[in-house]
Amino acid sequence: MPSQLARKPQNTYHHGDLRDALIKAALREAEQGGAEAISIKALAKELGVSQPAPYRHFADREALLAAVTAEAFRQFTFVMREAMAKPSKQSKLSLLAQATLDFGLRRNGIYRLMFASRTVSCAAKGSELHKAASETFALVVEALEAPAVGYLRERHAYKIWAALHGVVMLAEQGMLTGEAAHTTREELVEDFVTETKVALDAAIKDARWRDKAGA
Amino acid sequence: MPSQLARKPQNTYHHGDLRDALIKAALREAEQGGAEAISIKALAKELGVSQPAPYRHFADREALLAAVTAEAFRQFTFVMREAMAKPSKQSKLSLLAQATLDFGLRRNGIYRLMFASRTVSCAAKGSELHKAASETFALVVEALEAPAVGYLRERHAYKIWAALHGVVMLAEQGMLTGEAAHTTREELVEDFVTETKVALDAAIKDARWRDKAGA
DNA sequence: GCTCTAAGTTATAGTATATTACATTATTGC
DNA sequence: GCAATAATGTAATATACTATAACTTAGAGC
Repeated sequence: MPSQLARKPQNTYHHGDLRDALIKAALREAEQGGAEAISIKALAKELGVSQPAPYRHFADREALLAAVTAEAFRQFTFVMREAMAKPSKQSKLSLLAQATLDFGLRRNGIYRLMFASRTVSCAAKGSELHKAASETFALVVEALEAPAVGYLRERHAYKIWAALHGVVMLAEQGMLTGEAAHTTREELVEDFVTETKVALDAAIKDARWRDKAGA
Repeated sequence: MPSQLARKPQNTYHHGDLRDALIKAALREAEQGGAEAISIKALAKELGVSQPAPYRHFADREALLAAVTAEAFRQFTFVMREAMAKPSKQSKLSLLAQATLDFGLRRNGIYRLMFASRTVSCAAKGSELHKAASETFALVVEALEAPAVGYLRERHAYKIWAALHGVVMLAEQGMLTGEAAHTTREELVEDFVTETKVALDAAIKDARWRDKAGA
């Protein structure tokens, strides 16, 4: 038994790790219904504590949402990292892209929490949430597998990142399903992946050529 | 005086056009805070009617949100059409793209209502909301100013549409502001516009060439 | 003019957030 | 060890929002 379990209290007055349990349970709720599905009262009941108990750990609902969103980013980063690490014929970027699409659709409630709410933009710069979101983006940059030439890498990371979010959005809206689609989500995503790579390679070559010419 | 005003009742018992007033007022509220900012109770108070009065016009909150979102799509379509109609050196697609970015950031609450909530995906196929959303997309296809060759136009409309949404999303999250950005939103958008045009032109030429070769 | 219906009203139930005052356990300094 | 204190829980309560039920009013059609 790990030592952290040994310290778990047997009495029922103190939960032991209510803060963490709240985040986990809230994430489960949000999976389907998004932020709206998270109810402090319902969570308290589920975990067997009184309604005001959660307020010992979070100032208000917004604070809980921020913590849940941060955890969501960490899980998302983990899933992407796993997908990228898997040995495959496909490029890292392609694996990341398909993983993002999959996550965005399968766990859309959580995805919306991360990318379609104002929680992130309201987060302070040094906050836990801000850090978690930044790490996720860093992974996108990494997936490009390109050398750092000026800000070309970051710029193209923004582009593929934006494009992926857009595809998830449209797919979730039902614009890329049924007979009317004419294009699968996966095709769109692969298109963007290929274009991004071509454009970034070209931009880097161009920059180096100009560098030489200038020197 | 237009006749519609002449029929407006002087007494206070009947509002006159509560349904429409609710939608307009709700849209105003949503402008900043999104769907969460829409409260039936608050709207009723603002319009000087009792709390249950709105339920004479909308089955529940979801129904109101659907109507508001449909109206949002119509306004959005109108704004885009205006932007595209303006005589300019820029292409229609560029004008539409910049208008979308502007709308998405300036009226972000409404934008999220349209593209980042589950309201649309839950809408029935023949519904008012579904129709309004479809017309918006039709305008994107139109903005490409390209002949219909297979579904190439639609496919590229999806792509630019997805990309634009992604840029709005990232920008709203604060990823494209401040010193760390290295790339302005407008630059990203113009990149996507240019790439879309080039890719669509190429795809159409390619398709026609293949057509000739096959004939 | 009478009736029927659309669109209001008051009253009320149910659920959620959040605060206050109080209770219990855990920890820490001595 | 033990008292002071911090951390974490509870009960009671105020406030806000959704939604329904039963009743009321105004205007339209016959």
